Amino acid sequence: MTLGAYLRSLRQAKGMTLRAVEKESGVSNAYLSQLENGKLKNPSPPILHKLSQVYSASYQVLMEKAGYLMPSASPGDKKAGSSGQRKGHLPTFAVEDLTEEEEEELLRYLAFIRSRRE
Amino acid sequence: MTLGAYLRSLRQAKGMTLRAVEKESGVSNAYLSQLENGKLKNPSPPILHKLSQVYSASYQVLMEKAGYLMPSASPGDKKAGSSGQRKGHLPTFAVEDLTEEEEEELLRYLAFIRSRRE
DNA sequence: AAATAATGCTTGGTGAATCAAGCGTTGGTG
DNA sequence: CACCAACGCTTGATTCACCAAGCATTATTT
Repeated sequence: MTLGAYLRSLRQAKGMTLRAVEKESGVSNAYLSQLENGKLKNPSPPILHKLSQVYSASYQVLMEKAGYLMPSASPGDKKAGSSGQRKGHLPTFAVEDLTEEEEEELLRYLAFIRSRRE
Repeated sequence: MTLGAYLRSLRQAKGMTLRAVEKESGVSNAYLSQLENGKLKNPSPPILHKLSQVYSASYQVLMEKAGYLMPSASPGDKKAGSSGQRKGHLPTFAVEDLTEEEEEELLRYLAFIRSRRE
């Protein structure tokens, strides 16, 4: 998944408009649009930081998706098993403002998509 | 210690000249000079990465000195909650073996359930 | 001592990141 | 239907990271 697509998902998950994000982050809606559409690929770390705050997302993950950091072998590092596909991928799911209700729903949905996988 | 001063220390510790670093890193000696003298303060992460390799230094530390990363802060940080009843809920979605594909799908689903909720 | 080379530095140019302003479209409201 | 606001997007303009070329000074050579 590209950085732009990821940013768009985050914004839509928050139900925010480009101009709303502009107002809260200080990043122009013009630039946000170009970013989300992949017309620009290298936002500066300060921009990513502002967006991570507005989206309640992980700055580290945004930095990784922008290609500025390696997929983070952080302190909680565990030896990657031989199991294959699943990547360690941080404490996971970079959205940090989930309600309990939402988390439960997501868990159920995750179970669903995993069960549907053969 | 400023980033420029730090870079100069690293180079001198290696006993290298600006042009030697240019040759090994691909970063122009002109730019290196400006960096070390503090005439420029925001080198891009890719530049810092190249320099960290030539100097056998830590990329993370360079990123910190450039102000792009908090001094080794792991995701246990405090954060000011925005509005609404979303609680910090720190561990957030403690499933640690998500594939990238799964995370994307969950994000899309989260956007969906949040948009359905008015 | 003249010539050559090496070092750190300055300067103009280029391209990309970022923004202010405006466009066309869509949706609501009287 | 007409109007108005809000949406996403495009388009110049500006700013700044980064480089190529050259300058000034200091070794190093012959």
